[in-house]
Amino acid sequence: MRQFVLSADDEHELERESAVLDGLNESQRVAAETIHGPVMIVAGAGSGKTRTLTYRIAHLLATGSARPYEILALTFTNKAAKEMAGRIIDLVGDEAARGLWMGTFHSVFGRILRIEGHHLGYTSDYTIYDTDDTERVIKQLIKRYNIDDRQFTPRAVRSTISRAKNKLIDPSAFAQQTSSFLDEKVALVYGPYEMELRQSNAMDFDDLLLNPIRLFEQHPDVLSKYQNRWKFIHIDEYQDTNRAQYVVTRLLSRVHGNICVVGDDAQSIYAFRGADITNILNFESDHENAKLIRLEQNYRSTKKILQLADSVIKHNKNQLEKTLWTDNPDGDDIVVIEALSEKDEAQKLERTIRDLHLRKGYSYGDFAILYRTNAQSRSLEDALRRANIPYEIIGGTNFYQRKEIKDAVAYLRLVVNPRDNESIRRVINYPTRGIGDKTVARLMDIARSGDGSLWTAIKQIEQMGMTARATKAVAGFRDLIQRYGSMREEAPADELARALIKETGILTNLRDENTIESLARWENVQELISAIAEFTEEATSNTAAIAATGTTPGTLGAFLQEVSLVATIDMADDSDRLVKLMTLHSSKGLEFQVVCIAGLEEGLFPLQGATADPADLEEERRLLYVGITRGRKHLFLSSARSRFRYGQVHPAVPSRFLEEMDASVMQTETGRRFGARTAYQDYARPRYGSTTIARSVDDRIAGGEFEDQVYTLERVASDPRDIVNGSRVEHQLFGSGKVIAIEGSADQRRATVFFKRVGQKKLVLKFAKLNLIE
DNA sequence: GGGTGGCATCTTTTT
DNA sequence: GATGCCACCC
Repeated sequence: MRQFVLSADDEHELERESAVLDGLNESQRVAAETIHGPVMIVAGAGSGKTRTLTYRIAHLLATGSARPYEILALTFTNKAAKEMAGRIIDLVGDEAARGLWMGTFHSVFGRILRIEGHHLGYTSDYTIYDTDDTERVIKQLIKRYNIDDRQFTPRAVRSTISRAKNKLIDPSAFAQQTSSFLDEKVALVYGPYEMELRQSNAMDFDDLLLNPIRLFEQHPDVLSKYQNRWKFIHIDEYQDTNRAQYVVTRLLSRVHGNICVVGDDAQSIYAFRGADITNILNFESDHENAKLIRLEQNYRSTKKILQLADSVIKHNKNQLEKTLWTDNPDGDDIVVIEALSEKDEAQKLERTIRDLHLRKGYSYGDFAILYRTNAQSRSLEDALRRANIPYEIIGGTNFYQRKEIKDAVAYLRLVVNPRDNESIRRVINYPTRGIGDKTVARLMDIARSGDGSLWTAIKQIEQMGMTARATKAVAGFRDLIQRYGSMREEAPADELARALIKETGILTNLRDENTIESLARWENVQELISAIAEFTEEATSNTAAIAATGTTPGTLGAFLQEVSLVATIDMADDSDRLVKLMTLHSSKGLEFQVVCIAGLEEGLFPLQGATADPADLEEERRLLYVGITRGRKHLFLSSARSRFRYGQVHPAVPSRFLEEMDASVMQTETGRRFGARTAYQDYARPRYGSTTIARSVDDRIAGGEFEDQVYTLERVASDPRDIVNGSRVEHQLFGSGKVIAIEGSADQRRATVFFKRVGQKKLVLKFAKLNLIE
């Protein structure tokens, strides 16, 4: 794709690739070929960790040391699992890999619970409650137990409960060891919360790990079944596993001890979610005969990037000893960009990206902009859109977290599992059908005095002595759910979903509202229906050799459980033409030619409140380390002097992390040596009048400098390939509009566009000459 | 019971 | 700046 003469950099690139293709280095080979006993691979960033794990699994299969169904591989994201699965198939072939289980902890154990959950009193169609559902349940309980308090927010309670669950502390144990005001209050709702989930035949994310432990402890026969089945257990990103994950994999590997974990303690960034770094620190003392292998050669980054990363991480006290080195060239200096505001910052980054794209021929997909909080994406997006640069946001609000989708999904969940109290509360009166707060409150009272299930009360609403009007309304809701529930066995999932959603009136409701937003929501619900159709189709024709995501046959129940566990990062296709925007957390495990880290300011990165406790600050630092080491060739660090937050402009000060960095590999955007003092002076007297590379791009384009190159910024018509779902576009005749769907590919690629003036149109992109607008 | 408008709160990070 | 919550009116 590159249209440019190879530079010295590119030559090295080719070398790197072929080195990787040729196979593994000595340490990696040892790691991959030590198949028996506990193995821990402690590896630095960019050293080919996952690759080593992949090779190890392929090696097991290729040498006949293990049958595919004897191997379990646990990854951090579904995307990682899919990628690993793909490479294994490339190495050993489709047939030899069939039956291998590979996926995230949650999807793999979620699947086991579908099969074995009945031992614990769950049906196989149990519902998975995500964070949002969980917080709604907790909010109810806070109200019910009348323990409302300023700082006692559903979110705080949820995360306290979640942390307790991750540490395997049950409600009664928790009640006995409360140490703070918050803990005491949490103790009051923790028990009822667990009850509520049980009664709803529902599990939260933590239960997906805890219930297997309960299952294995209470049913030794089930445990030994899985112990015998999986003779080789692999865990990627081990530094981010929590107590529960440790216990469950320990149980599974206890008999044979063939457990191989890969991780980098310097990249542990999920302590807030219960990740327990002692898992990796204690692996050796924990497993007898454990073999420790260090991978210290970095294949990814330039020397300067690595040096910078090292200068950051060495400020942390707690870490395993290892020294990263690389054969890669020095590379360019790390550039520190100083901006006036978040808008200015976004514009400077956008220009930087455009500049490198034009000068060095990097594709837009080679760039990533990383930030600490999702809220920062907004200004960056604005700038990229204005500059016509195609981009994609990874993470943020997931499709399945949108309100309209959650509403529709709640109905589907109820058809599968009517005991799901939270879904009942969510949609019993949406769209409005005359069941008000009073009626719902009465139903909840009745439920509580009975078996705790709203559905039990609703099922016999006629006997509950409610007013005729309320009884009729509730009966209507009940009949709807029951009717579809009884059709569930025969009707295909997608048709059932389509008919049900239509009958609920969600779609007409959205269409009648007739605003741009409501029509977009309408479109989203349609998209949900197509997703279900796709899922059922895939499942019936599924010949995939590897159960990458623990896929179960295409039932509605399976669909619902699966979508609760997908992150947007999993869905991101390898669109190499889009600049990627994501949080530093989401960037874990990925790499890019050019990385920009935005918002390096005190209070933002490190975040306010993460500076008081040294342990929190160290985690922030590791997060920065992760970000830096995503970069292969170029790294840009930016900060703004003021930032718009909470609806107000706040002055900002550069991050302390900038001062910790090795200034000998850094320069300012004006090409001066970087140092704390330099930075300060630049802040005091911003030098926007001076010639900066980034700033001059527009002038150089205007001067025709890039005319002979393939990239043009002509505004006649945008490259159809840049038009994606959600793009704002302009048509010569129809005016401006928004792309609400894309179908087909290549010359057949068609976009459904909603135009402000003329409404919806379907256009073949090749001919439509659509122009992307901001 | 349903709908609307004003006000407070909010931003970590996610399977 | 957006979302959610409450109070008030129909």
